[in-house]
Amino acid sequence: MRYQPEHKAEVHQKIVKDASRRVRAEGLTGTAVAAVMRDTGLTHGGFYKHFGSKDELLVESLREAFRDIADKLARAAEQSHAETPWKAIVKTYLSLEYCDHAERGCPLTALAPEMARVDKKMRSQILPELVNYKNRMLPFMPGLRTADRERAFFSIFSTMIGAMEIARMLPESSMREKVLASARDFLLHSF
Amino acid sequence: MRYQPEHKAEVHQKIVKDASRRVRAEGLTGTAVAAVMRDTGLTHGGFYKHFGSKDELLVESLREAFRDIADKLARAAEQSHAETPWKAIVKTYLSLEYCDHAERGCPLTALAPEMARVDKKMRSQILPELVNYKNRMLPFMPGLRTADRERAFFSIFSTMIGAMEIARMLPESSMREKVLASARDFLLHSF
DNA sequence: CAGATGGGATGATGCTGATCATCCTATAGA
DNA sequence: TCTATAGGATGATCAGCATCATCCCATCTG
Repeated sequence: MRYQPEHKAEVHQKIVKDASRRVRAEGLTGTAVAAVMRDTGLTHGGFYKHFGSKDELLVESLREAFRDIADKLARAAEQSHAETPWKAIVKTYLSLEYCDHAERGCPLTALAPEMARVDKKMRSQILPELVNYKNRMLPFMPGLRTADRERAFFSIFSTMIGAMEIARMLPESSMREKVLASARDFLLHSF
Repeated sequence: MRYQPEHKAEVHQKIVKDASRRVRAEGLTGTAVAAVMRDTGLTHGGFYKHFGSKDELLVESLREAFRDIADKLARAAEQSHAETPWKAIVKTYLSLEYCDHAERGCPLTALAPEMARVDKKMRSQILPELVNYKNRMLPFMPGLRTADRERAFFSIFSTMIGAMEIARMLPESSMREKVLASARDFLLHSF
């Protein structure tokens, strides 16, 4: 074969990475195959050499998005020397930076309602990624027993997701920051 | 004219009501003009006798959705004899009933990320509806001063929105109920 | 250097959906 | 009963998009 054997895998991964950004920025429905391929510097035609269907790409791009944000949050938690890990996660998650750059943020804040609407098959492929995300965050959550930490995960992430989504609807940076700060204060004083 | 003068206004309102349901169930992008008209028992062609554009319908349907849920929550709060109004709102909002029927629920849980992505013009038309929703809920929120109640509104609704969205991604009713119950407990013990 | 191979490009195809011009028809009012 | 009128239906147009058949060409192998 003409290319290095890993070449195709690399291109595949680049498409997935680009799609994971575009999907968070434009939505599952708002993401066109041709646009993703253009992001990658290719044309739409070659797409089906890499993926069996658009849905296949969407699932892979969501997996990548979950991994991406979990990596970032885990890093923030691990680098939090002075404070509790979960507080570092809250501060990182609820930053203006992520508010203004949905494409780098959590796929839940960007896509949860859309993910709830995809067909059964796709939902069943997405669910494990959500579970995996939760399990990666669990060790950083407050609480002594696993069940406590699991409840903390759901409470903390529910609040962060909702606050981020409300903030993103607001036109002015100062209003967005007010909502984010309010959720930060609420969470940091609740556990 | 052949019809009662209020006939057109009635049909217009029926289209808006049907659209407000469909939009919450299928998303802004997922809602086709022809589908809404079919819901109303009409065909797609007459649509532009009632609305200048699809976006115009979307804005009106969102307004209707906000009014719809605000009415329901206000009623729940007012009928809460034994308990604090805001607790009645939390219990109503975070019910399996609303989880399984997005089309009757809060447009924020169903559409917040999509609303954050619509163009500036539409966003500026949606914002007042969000503000109005907040203001209608404010008197029921815990806290003495307005600023406290406003912070409570953002904290409580953020948590409810996020929890509902996570719950809606889950395939089994028992899992959904667990997430909803977790958020309910968290909120009811936090204020 | 020649030939084979597969990644990528070009260019259909067909569907869905928004928008709109035009036609149809029921009925208020004479 | 007759006519004007406007709400609603039909059908066309046009654009966006997923999917795929086919072609091209870079380069690895011999």
